[in-house]
Amino acid sequence: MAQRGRKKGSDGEASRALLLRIAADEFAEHGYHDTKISTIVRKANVTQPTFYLYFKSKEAIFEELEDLFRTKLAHLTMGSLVDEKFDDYTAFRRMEERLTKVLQFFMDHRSLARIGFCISPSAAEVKTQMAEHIEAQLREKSTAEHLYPNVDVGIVASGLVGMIERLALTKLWTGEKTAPELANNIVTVLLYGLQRNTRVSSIE
Amino acid sequence: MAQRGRKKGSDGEASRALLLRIAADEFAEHGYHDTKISTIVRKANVTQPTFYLYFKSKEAIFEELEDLFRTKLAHLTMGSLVDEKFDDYTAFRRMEERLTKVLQFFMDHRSLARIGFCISPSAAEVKTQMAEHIEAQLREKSTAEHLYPNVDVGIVASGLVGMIERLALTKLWTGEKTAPELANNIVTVLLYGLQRNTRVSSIE
Amino acid sequence: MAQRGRKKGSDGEASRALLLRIAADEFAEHGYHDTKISTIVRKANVTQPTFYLYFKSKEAIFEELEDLFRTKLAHLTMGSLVDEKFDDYTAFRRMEERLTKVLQFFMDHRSLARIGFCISPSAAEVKTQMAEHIEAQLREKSTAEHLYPNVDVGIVASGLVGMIERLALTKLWTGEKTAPELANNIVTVLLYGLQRNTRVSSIE
Amino acid sequence: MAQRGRKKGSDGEASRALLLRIAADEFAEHGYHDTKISTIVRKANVTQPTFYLYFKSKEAIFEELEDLFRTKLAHLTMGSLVDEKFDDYTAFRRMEERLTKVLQFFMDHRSLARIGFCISPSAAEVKTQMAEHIEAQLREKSTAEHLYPNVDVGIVASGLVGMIERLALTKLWTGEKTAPELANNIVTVLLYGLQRNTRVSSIE
DNA sequence: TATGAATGAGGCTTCATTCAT
DNA sequence: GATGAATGAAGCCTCATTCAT
Repeated sequence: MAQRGRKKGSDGEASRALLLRIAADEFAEHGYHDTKISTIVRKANVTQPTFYLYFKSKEAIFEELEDLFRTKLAHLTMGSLVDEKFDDYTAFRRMEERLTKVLQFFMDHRSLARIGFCISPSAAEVKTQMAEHIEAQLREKSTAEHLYPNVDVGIVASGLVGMIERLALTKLWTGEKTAPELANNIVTVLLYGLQRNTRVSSIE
Repeated sequence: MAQRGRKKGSDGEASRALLLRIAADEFAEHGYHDTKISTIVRKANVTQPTFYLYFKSKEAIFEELEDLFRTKLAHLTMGSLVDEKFDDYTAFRRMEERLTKVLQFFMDHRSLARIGFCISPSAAEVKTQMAEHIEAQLREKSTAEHLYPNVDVGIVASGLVGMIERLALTKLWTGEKTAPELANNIVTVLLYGLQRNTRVSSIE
Repeated sequence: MAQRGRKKGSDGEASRALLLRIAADEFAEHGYHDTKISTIVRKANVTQPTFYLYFKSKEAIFEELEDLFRTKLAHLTMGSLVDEKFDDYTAFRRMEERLTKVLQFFMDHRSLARIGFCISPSAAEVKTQMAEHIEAQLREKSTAEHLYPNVDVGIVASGLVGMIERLALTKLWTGEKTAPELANNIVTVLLYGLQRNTRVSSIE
Repeated sequence: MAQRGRKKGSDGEASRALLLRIAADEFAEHGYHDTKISTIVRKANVTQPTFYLYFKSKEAIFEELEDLFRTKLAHLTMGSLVDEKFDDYTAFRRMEERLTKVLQFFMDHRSLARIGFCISPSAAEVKTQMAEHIEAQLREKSTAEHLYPNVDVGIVASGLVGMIERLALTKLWTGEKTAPELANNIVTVLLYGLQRNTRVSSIE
């Protein structure tokens, strides 16, 4: 209401949103350099000056998309943290849930995710933070005491982020697998490893 | 003398090699678009036409670097296959060895690896092939019968490739970890999972 | 108002036309290779990117000029064919008329004609077609039965095209002769030859 | 003897001649601008500096070829003038002979002729001179008094040059007609015109 | 006589961006 | 809010030509 209640209706807000959406798709598909402003505006049926009415520059709109991704992702994480009531769940189940959420979010915001998680230079930082997040969780006392000691948690965390990215790219966005399937597989491997019969009764 | 019996030589071969090396570093650091021929030649202390004496175009030199990476990587893999005598080794140990080799190769040819494995559009294909390779190995009868049945081998293989990429980026090329360390950690997790006490005596 | 009902107009159409006209003159005078885009735009008082606003490339504008020439020439020929009512005229008189028209057209569109008839690689084809056209006319029954049998009509037709080109170059475009004068002379020679007393009264 | 009697025999003279011949063919086929020194030397199996050992520049070798053409053509014409004993021949028969010689010369020195008569900027001058030559002959008293007075001799001469060029291009160099055939046809038309039986009472 | 290696000069083209309306 | 027209800046590439051997 407050947000959208603009004066009339020649509707600059709509143009802006349209440009943003198209730009997201273009950046996601072609990368930063191979995305041309001229293409974006053509697909949006507006002219180039109109673009600059809403965005300061090509870089600016790209950054806006990065920020959008980061913001949404942050909300997601925060949301997760609130759910922290499930204490009866093991840490790994919680992780599976979070992973599902993240992957579902990637699925629901494909272009944004490709930009903010794969394409953008700032993706490096995002992924680093995500790895740190995961690492921190794995180090949490309640979790850590159950961990096999011979693995470097930092390596696992970072590797997990790599798995997420690659699986999004090759299994999720191709439609081959769903977010829950992927999350479950990832967590299962992380928990038990691949080797059959190695575990006895298991916790679970 | 040893090389090619040239008389003396202001040595074009050297210029070419120099350009190739500098280009590799530039592409690796800045990506394709932000790498300028003008920068490459300036760093090589030659003029632009000299560049075109040895390479047909910017795209051509990039492709040459891609190919170089692919060729070296292929040699590596082939070399590995020869070692296949170690039958007493479990498949996972062999995998650890291979992983070590690959990561060590990434370490020894950092720029090339960044180009061929991360930056280039063809990297997608390289990674897909690598994943297929891994998947095939995991499916090999001798290996497969030991596998925990609840995981999708395709997902694991693809995820593993993602881990490799990310760990190269964040741990290997930063100097934080060595190739054997990473390989060992990866394989260990894959084998046993993270959870302590889940395994009893274990195989090896 | 008359043109296209534009509001006002710094008028891109005009810029385009200007560039096209200047390009025609430049190509006509200096040929394809010695015509530089930089010269064209300087003479048109615009910058180089403006050129590319209206034409895809140097080659493209050249081809546009070629096409323009061919189109106009085709119209001319078609127009002539419509006039075919003059049955009382001898075929040679009709040919004189057509020749006059063609030469007048060359005169009115000097640069275009130089490009499309002399400079362009496609000029070869244009001239071949024109020769075939002429040859066909000479072979038309009504005409052919009056022809002196010892000459190869193909040679005459091709030679006639050569005469047209050369006379345009040396007599028409220099202002030395007019289109009708040239046409009349050409046809007269073709009809009667140079030798006096070979014909008696003749029409003329 | 004097000409070719160079000191030894690593045979620079041969290289020079080879380059000249290849250059002639290249220029003839592709024109001045689309002929690259690099192509010439490659076809001659020498290096670029070798080229500059024998020719000052691209322009210089082109001019040398122009000159070669002009010189040979001049010899031809001079030779013709010597034959001027045939007084019993009509002027037209003498013209046919000369034409044959010129066309035969064009045939024997195809590349040279294409360069000197069609491609080179100086071809304009050559053709002008040839036209003046022809015009002068046509104006010679003995000839002129037989001429039909209604035609402009300048036009005829210039047109004839155009015929020669075009017929060389389309009939001679294609192998469709021989030099004598062409010469005979040209002169016949020029003499009698195309119209059958015109010399008698005239037809129409 | 001949060459491997290198370059000065200059052309074409593209893009993000802005001005004036 | 929107546009038609235009541009500054910069990159890629090619060619004839020369240096040092």
